[in-house]
Amino acid sequence: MSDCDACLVRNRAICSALSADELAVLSKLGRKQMVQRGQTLVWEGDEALVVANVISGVLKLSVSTADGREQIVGVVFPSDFIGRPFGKESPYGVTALTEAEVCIFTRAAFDGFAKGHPDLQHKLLQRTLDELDRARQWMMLLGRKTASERIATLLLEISNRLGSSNCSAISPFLDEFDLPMDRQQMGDVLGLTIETVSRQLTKLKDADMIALPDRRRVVIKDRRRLEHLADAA
Amino acid sequence: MSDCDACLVRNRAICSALSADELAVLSKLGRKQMVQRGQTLVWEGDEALVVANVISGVLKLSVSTADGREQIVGVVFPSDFIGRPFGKESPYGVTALTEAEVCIFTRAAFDGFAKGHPDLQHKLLQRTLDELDRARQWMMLLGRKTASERIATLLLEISNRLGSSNCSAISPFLDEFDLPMDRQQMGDVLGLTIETVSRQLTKLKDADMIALPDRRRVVIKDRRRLEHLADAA
DNA sequence: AATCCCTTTTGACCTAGGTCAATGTCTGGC
DNA sequence: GCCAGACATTGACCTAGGTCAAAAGGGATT
Repeated sequence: MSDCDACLVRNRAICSALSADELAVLSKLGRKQMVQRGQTLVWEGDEALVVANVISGVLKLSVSTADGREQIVGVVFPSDFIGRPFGKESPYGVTALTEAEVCIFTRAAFDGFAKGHPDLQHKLLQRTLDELDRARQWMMLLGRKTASERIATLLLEISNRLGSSNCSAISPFLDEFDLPMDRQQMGDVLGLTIETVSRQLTKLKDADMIALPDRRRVVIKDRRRLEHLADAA
Repeated sequence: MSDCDACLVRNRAICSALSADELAVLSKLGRKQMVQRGQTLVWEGDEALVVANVISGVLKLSVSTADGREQIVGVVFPSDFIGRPFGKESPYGVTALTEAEVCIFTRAAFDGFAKGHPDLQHKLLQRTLDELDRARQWMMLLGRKTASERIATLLLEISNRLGSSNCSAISPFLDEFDLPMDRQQMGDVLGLTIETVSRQLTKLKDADMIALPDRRRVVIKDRRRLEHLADAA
């Protein structure tokens, strides 16, 4: 791999646990790779042969049933880690929602390296614990929130994740952004149909909480009210 | 703490990463504690001051909204680990579903010990990754499965978890067991109401897939068919 | 064995969100 | 600038599961 020093996520990805020397070793094991929108990096049920860091772009983790229902079980942003180190097949597929750049390793090589680097494993543990907390918050959303609460939560979550993954942003919150997914995919994250997503978005627009200048763009016009709705009060 | 050697979960809990000497040190930091059914060990939103191993019994992890909706985001069985090591407040409460025995540590003491024991952190990482996979499977259930599919999945999951946490069982599957929760709590795990849980259970009974000798007891009479239903085919 | 209390089941009805079917509206290719 | 095809919105209707209310068990206590 070329140049970790210049890496956009050097200080936020798990690599931040490593010294320059260690990083030099790890970088020889992996390579940078572009992933086109819609391209699948890992298939659901396949043996998990690779792990990766996300450098840019957004990817989905998704599960589907025999009869074609799909649920997106995670959305991965720059500096996030992808994959299932230490054995097992991947219980979900990984697919790019936008064009993305990842820093990819074979699982075998990564596992071997991680074995000798407790600091890396520690970072990975913290990241996995955070991811688990996020998954559990989402279980509350899927189990108990109404459609409009779900939409409000998703918009705020994306705003926050994009805001904190994009270092250039000075403000902690991003009040205007492009959705990294289409309406169907929003439905797949939220456990709703595309029609319900669309209807609820127009409701939020009519209530002046958001504006929708075009298909992808969202402007948060009243964050306070949106947060109140999302928190299911 | 008294006697780790005699501990029922010695070989399955994260402690299995430790040598006898290390274990002796760790055991001085913690203590065994009984938890009564309904007793809360950690409150949602409180600073996470303790972590613990479950020795016996079953506990729930739950989140609730301002207006009182509750979602159970995890169910914890013997040998499982409870808590959020390395900082942060607990985003969920921990409450005993049955009388339980836990081996409890202050987070500060545990964190300090873990820092010097990479093998322990490795075990914890694997456990957390497994837990994350389970949480994601549950997101699929909550987002996309029907009521009867959810019930079938829950019964099988409990059967498997109880089966593998109970060493005495020779068979890999447990076809008869006591539910560690009441109907309301089943609803809270599944994102359903108590009435729907009850109705779907009687449907499964009428279809001869299960029997319900009393409130708590479940007999799986046709595992094949139940699995087929659970897999949402 | 009668009483109380709590959990569960059952029934009747309602509604949020799903389904099906048009109708609009971007976007990229020519 | 026009067209094709994909995406998004809107409308009309339907249904799985929620809500509300009543009845039926099941344990404990007397």
